[in-house]
Amino acid sequence: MSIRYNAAEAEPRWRAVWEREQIFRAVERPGAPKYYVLEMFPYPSGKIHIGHGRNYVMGDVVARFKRAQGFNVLHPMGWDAFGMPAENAAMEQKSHPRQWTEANIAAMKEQLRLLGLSIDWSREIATCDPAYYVQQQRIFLKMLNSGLAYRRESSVNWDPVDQTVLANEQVIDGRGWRSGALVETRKLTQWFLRITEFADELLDALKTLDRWPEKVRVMQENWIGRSEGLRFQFRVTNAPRPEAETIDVFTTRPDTIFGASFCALAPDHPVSLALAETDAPLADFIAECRRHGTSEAALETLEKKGFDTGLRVAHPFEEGETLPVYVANFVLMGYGTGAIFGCPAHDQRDLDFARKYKLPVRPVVVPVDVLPSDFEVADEAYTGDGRLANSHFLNGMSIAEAKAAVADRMEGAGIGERQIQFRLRDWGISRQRYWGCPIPVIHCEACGVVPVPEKDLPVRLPDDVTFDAPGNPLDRHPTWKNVACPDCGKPARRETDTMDTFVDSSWYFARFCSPHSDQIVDRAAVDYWLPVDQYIGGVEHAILHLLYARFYTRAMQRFGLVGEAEPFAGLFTQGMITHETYKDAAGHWLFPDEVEKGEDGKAVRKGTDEAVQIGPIEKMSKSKKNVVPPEAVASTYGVDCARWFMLSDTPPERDSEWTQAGVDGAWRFTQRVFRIVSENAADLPPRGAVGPNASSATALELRQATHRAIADVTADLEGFRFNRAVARIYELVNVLNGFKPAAADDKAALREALEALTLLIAPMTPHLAEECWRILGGEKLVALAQWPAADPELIRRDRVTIAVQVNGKRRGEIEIARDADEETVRGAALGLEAVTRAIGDNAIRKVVVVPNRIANIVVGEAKGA
RNA sequence: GCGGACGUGGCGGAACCGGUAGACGCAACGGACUUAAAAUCCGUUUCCCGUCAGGGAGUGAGGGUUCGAGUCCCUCCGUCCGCACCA
Repeated sequence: MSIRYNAAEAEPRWRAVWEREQIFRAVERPGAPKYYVLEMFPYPSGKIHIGHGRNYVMGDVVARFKRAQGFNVLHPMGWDAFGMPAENAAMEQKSHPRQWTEANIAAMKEQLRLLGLSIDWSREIATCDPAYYVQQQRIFLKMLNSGLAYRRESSVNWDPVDQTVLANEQVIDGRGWRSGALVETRKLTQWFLRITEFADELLDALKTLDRWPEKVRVMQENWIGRSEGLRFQFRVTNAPRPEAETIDVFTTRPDTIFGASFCALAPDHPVSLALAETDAPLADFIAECRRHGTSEAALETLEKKGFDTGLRVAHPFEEGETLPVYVANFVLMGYGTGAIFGCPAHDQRDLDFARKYKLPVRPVVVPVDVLPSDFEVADEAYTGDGRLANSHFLNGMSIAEAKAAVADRMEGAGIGERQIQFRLRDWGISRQRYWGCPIPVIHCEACGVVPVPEKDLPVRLPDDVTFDAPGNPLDRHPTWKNVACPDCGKPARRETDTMDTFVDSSWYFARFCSPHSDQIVDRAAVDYWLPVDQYIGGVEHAILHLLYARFYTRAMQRFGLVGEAEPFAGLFTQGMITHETYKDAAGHWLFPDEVEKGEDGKAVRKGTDEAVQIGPIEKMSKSKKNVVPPEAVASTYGVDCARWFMLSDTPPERDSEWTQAGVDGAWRFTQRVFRIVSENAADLPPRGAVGPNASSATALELRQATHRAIADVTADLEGFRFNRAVARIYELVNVLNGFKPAAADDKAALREALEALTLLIAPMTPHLAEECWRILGGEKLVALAQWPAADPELIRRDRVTIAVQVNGKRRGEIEIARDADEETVRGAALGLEAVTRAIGDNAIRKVVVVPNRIANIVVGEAKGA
């Protein structure tokens, strides 16, 4: 009869023990090496599915591994609890955002506990808790005082029917997602945080983040987008009104000035707007541009369109030459000056535009090996290197020389200056929504913007709000909105915008260090724990969240709140879990557990013969119902099985598909480990009684396998290669499976191997490991046990197998002493029959020997030929 | 459109620094055990030709560098992520 591991019984039992012993509670121990592991905290959207779990399981493996290595580990969890879904639920289900959110948090917390995560729950925080957001309001006020927070006008997507601002994702084909109304661009006065003040620093410090993925650093670098260029002024020759007498442009290619054939203004450029006042067709064109929303992707994929304003500007160097001025839909007001000059020959966008409006295309940069007279630009702009041509005083110069020459002249003439421009814009944080952190200011007609005094903090969200009317409930809340001015006492009104939820997540990692402090943070605690040693989350946050957090940490450093400028020393971006999708005949999505698959791979609705269509494999999401709840796996297979499966096979940074076959495989593994341990346990020498010895060949082999596994798994966990660690453990288990102890030495070696196996799986399948540890007679808990060390003597291999190639093609292999000299390898290689056959009559030209790796015999044509 | 990544057997993937491609898992097939099934154990499994021996091809496509390329370079194709009010 086989021995079964009853996960459903064992797992809750061990979780109760961990909880009772409070072994995951983090306490600052000055002098002890610390390790702060953090997964990006979840938005409490409802129930979690197994797809959310991967992130936390990876973090938990790191936390448990580092704890075993002797680090004082901080592994906290909290809730990114403000955001739009709570308000959408309020509108659709008549639930209050707070109740909806709190219920979700309670449900999700239970689910996370089920996963067996080694989290210090005493540090739990929720961003919608006034105890959290009061500190966030304090930080905001510090920013306001220091000039890092300010107000200005900016454009938003406006839904005229719902009377609300729309997120870019809520604008679908230019229409509001709920109302279907055509979206307008509207100007609102909004709060901004001056992230651009740190642009250079945020860029430079990327170099120091050597434990971040290269791709994330590159993305941030491009996002910040530092470029050196020239800002200069065009004089308008036929200005109809005073505000249109000059046009300022910014360019990174001043060298191409003689190839300029037009100027283009952003639709909301002040000159465009001024001209539109007396030009109805232009006003219509601008209105049309505004219907395309504010997203960069939408603007850039649009067909390039322009409107000729009739204005002409003088070319700065060509006497008498003028260029037309267009308003163009692809020019962004938010970048540079909101106006450009177009050089079609050397910029693809400008070229498309010029072809459409039949503007001249004059090449001014010519590749060095081409004659200027032969060089033409057809459908593709030339952006490569070359020499200047058709450019008067620039002719013959390199691009760099020409850029400098133009800049010098413009600066000399007082019409331009060199400028460093960033793509990065200041961060607009105003949201016209209820469920967010209130911005703690009061607007007074007499005193202006007045910060809410410290004694009145926090500005709490009122609970008595309704969502039955369009717009922001705070804006129509009479008693909350209307207050006395703290300065002059006259009637004033509260700021009704709330903060972007990205603000909430920009400093929570610091709050976790002292989650119950009545200060923003406790300086001693942040000094001990920060930076986060390992941060784990999805790549989708590679730019915004991580950049905002880096900015906030710098701001907090400026205020003396923290000592570090960089919040995350190590970053890992994990992939999503995917699953097949299913639809019934009517086209409705089905949950995987509503579907049954037959032998032929065809699917039917469970318990019926109704055909189910199997759709593509996609990211697990509630909307497509391709989700698996953790409870379902836990109750039948155990969460360790789910954890093991999530770590197996697929590299952690890649998307991984959840399949029943994979779960079955993981389940077999957990059973197998348990069986090997329990079948052998009784027959082993007592723990610690006999030191492992290697006098028998079988014992030595097992010990070598054990120690290689220890070394490899340690390196793989260290390097975030969980799938490889899993493979190495399978290898050890395969060895153990066939191992029949004979001599006493074998049994001691077997004990060593089983204990090592238990310790190695402990970070990944912690409940199973506790059970095995108990069976093996281990003291205390495996969660508190020390990580095993590999003995270098047992890892070394004395003989190596090296491949022998003839002209790069493998013809055989030789087994030879490690580090054998070249002559020996050469002799052995040439002695192989297959090798001599492959050489045949050819002359040996050279033999390449790479020690312990390969021998390659290079042969030429036949001897004497 | 711009920016970033990825592409290896039937499937997920491994391959450290340019050095035996396919570790490990899944699936499939064959066998053992069993009254039978499940579970378990043993074996085979990149493809093509071949009974074997052996030979040939092969890491999205095409080219290049090298004694040697999955790995480096160029061009192309495909898939995925981000683009500032989703989190």
